[in-house]
Amino acid sequence: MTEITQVKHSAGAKLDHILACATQVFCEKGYEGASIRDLSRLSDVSLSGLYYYFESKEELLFLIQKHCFTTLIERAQERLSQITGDESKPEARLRAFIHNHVGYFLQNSEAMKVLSHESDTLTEQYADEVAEIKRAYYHLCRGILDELKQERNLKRLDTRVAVMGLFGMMNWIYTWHNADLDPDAEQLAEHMSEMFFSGVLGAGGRKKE
Amino acid sequence: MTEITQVKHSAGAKLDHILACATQVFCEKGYEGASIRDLSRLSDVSLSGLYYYFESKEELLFLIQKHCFTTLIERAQERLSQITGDESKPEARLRAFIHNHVGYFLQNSEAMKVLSHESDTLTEQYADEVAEIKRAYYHLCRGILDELKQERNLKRLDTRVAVMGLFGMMNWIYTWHNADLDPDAEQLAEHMSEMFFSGVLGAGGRKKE
DNA sequence: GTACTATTGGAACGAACGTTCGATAAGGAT
DNA sequence: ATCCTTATCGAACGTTCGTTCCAATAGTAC
Repeated sequence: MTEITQVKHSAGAKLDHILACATQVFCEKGYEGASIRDLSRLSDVSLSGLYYYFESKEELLFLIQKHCFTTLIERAQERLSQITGDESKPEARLRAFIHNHVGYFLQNSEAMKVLSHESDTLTEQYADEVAEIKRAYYHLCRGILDELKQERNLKRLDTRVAVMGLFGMMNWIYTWHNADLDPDAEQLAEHMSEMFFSGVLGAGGRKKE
Repeated sequence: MTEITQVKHSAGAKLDHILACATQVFCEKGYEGASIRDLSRLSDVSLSGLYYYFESKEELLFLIQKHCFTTLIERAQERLSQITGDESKPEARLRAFIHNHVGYFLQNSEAMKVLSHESDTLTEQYADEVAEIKRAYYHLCRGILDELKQERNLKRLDTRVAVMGLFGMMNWIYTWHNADLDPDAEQLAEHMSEMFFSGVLGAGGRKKE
């Protein structure tokens, strides 16, 4: 609830530019490995000039993570709210959730790598605030899966393990996906959805069962 | 093929102690975030004394990763070689592979976190040597899955995506698993095997189909 | 013009970093 | 007793780190 950030002049284009550069630097060298001087070089803003736009290196990471995560969850909610009628069944909603996650992931791969790889870097209030968003996102997914479990009477399904397994599949993408060789976002999301729902043994020839 | 490492006096118990401490420090603070001084404090070896046992911080990470990965792959091969006769079918071998990975992962969680989280940290020859082991491990898994695909005629299965998805599920464990609350290694491996083969929709009441 | 605020950067701060140097023991072999 | 090797550490080196200070600019309002 408490807002940590107090951005000088809302919607500053230069702050956006700095955040974009910081995302790239953190992505390439990791948060600890990246220096403010790297960011200064890439963004063409002097070392001290940068500090006009943020208060510390940690706030920079926080701003990136918060914006990225907030956007991700907003899109997910929007997309889920568009599903109506017969299609509102848990399976369809979960498929939409997966497509949204994978799509956003590949579209913003640098930021999502920073999100995934530096998920334990922030401290204190920064960590708390991001953890809260993350928890909401987790519960959004788990809630749908719980519905699916009830609807299909999946007695042996541990929904916590399943959700974490799904997140693992999706969040691991940044370590191996090659845009030139591997499937695009839509196909990849399709693959992962099939794997998640029916496993590899369900990958025969029939369209649906 | 070329050996990079030249350890002073093979099988030194003190080096093992240092490596164990380094694993803990890298696990807690990340490779870049951890300092040799942290390691000196934890291991009770003076700052300069440490350098009698290794040549650089990077070599330290390399030694940890190499030992950890080599052990993992050796155990996998050993376990797979014990499967004989009717049980040597791809599914049984893949289940053994998963159980080995998850079991080793939870048994050596600190080292495996360092392996997963710092998978892109090493440079030059260090990176090459670890990448080679990693590739062998990947191909070991993918080979089995390719056999399974052929045996079951799984036309639509992209085995690369499936293997990466499986690794994602398993390697993500370190970010969420709580030894006090979550399933133990055996149960977790069972869950993940079921998810991988049959997906969440296969988690009904029947024992097998 | 002057006054004020928003922005910028060169230079420097103290702290921490990875690594090295030189001295000092301890132990066995000659 | 001497010499060599193995093992150990305190002190320091040079560099880089995140951050701050302070003077300087640019733009707007009067």
